[in-house]
Amino acid sequence: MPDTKNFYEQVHQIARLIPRGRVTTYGAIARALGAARSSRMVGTAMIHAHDPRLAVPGHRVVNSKGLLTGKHHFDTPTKMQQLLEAEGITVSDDQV
DNA sequence: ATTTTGACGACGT
DNA sequence: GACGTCGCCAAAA
Repeated sequence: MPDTKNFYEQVHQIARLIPRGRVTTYGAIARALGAARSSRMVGTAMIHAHDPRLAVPGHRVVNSKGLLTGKHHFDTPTKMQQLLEAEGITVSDDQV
């Protein structure tokens, strides 16, 4: 029986599997968990991703439009874009 | 325990 | 394609 706590672990797990130089969407992760209707929860769970043990590359996770919606949750709003560009991802106007 | 909010997505207009 | 609205479910207040 999947506890709500497991939900984070699942989200963090999937997010961690994102290969370098590639970005994914919240909806994609939500579907991978079988919770296609809780796309928002994926993002909310990412806020919990601050845990260094999880080492979740949240900067590789964007919304369906490819917009860096969660950049404000980072240490600095520009950190996310910088990290993405550092991986070879071209970001313009907060869009990949 | 209840209400509000929110790293979103899908649909309608 | 831009804009508005609803739904979904968990976390924070």
